[in-house]
Amino acid sequence: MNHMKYTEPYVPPTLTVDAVVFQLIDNVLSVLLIQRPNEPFKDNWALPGGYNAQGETTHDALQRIVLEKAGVDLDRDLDYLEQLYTFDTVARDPRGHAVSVTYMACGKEFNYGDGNAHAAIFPVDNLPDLAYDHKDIIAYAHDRLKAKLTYTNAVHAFLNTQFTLTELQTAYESIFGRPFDKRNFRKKFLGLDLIKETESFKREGAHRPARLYEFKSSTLESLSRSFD
Amino acid sequence: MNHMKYTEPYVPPTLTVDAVVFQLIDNVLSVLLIQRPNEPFKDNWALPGGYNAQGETTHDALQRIVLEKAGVDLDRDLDYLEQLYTFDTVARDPRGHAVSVTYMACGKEFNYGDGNAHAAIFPVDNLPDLAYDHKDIIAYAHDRLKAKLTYTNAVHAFLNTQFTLTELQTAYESIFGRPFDKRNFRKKFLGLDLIKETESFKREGAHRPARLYEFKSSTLESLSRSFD
DNA sequence: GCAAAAGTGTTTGGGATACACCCATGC
DNA sequence: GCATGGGTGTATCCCAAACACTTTTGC
Repeated sequence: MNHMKYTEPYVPPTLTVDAVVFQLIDNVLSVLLIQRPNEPFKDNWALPGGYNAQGETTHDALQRIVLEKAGVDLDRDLDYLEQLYTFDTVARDPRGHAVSVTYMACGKEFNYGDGNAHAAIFPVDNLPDLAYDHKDIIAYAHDRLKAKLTYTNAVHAFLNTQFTLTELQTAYESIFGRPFDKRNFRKKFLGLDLIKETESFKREGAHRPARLYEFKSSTLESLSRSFD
Repeated sequence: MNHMKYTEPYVPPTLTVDAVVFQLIDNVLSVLLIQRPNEPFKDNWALPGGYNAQGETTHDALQRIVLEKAGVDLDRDLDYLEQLYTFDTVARDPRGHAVSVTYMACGKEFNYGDGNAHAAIFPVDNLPDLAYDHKDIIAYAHDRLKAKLTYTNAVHAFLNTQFTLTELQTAYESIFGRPFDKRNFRKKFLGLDLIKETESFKREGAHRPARLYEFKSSTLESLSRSFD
């Protein structure tokens, strides 16, 4: 246990925010990273993140920093944002004690890396070496994402407005890293009353066209029955 | 959105920690509060909490502060500690921007309010007016606690080493605020393989003695099947 | 016609729910 | 013997899991 000295003036730790931004790329769950331009961990890959100033909420700081460092506009381009956990071990930043409030965000195709930002997207299962404890943070986010998909309609964030049932199933399979039975998956998901048929079909390739579906609601909802 | 001025020196927000400490008192879910000795919110009831200094983890700060302000030793007297959420709205503290990392802890009978601490325990359903956004924090903690009881063996924290099935069921009922069917509850809980019979009985009052049970493991575990 | 993905039903087992009576004790 | 809480079993329903063939299209 640590003893605070009341006789000294109060000095707070540095406060930072970090974002785990997920996207499906060719059905592979992937994470947005930046290459650090400065020490510490210069040239290493890291989550987009930075300092949270006084008077700024963590959400505002995140929005500002992710736009600046990775060229991604969280509010405009991403569909789902959730606070994850606050990492606070004293040694996690070699420059001194920094407490990081972490967030998870999910999106479909979005632009990134405008201008001079060194941003890239890596598959979750094939990450480069990462700065700080960012590998742990991504693992934590991935677990939380799986949990969210089992009891909410959060997949919505990964799909186009209209999508086929195969695309939906593939999204689940990519995120969970395991296959689902096609008939059972469809029966269960349709039974949840979250999506509705459209009159459109997706035609591509030499095979039967696939019916397109839409979510009935685009806001986050909890499911009556959970998924696994 | 907030624009950070890079030309000015970086000033972090104040960092605080707050604890929601739960206990069952006569089968009523209750929470530990202190009466604030100073402004702001002087004499109001509030969660035990305080400043987190540089070089101190939030866990260490919480341990120190809860002992000091409420006379409760988290590490020694409480069974379960979990980080909840980080509250960061700029206006939550009238003195200036303070970001609070909140925790939930659970225990059985513990001592509190040693010395000059103005601590007391209030039923969750009958709280006094609370300082800051502490009412929201308690509501958040209560929701999380219910979720935890459905998929982990966290009830453990509220019970004596040996307990009757009725005590176990009553704990669930108190926390969820609704009754459970006695036969189904027993069937389900025994089927989870978390607890074992002892050879002891609890005898009290003019009725059949109740068999005492123990948890097989005292560490937190996830359940194979969930509870509701 | 053939390759490729879309689409579709049934059976089986297990857990969830609903429900009512006997048991052991103290007084 | 009676009041009090402890303890027990069965029937029904619904969901989960396993499993294979037909349909529609482009070429």
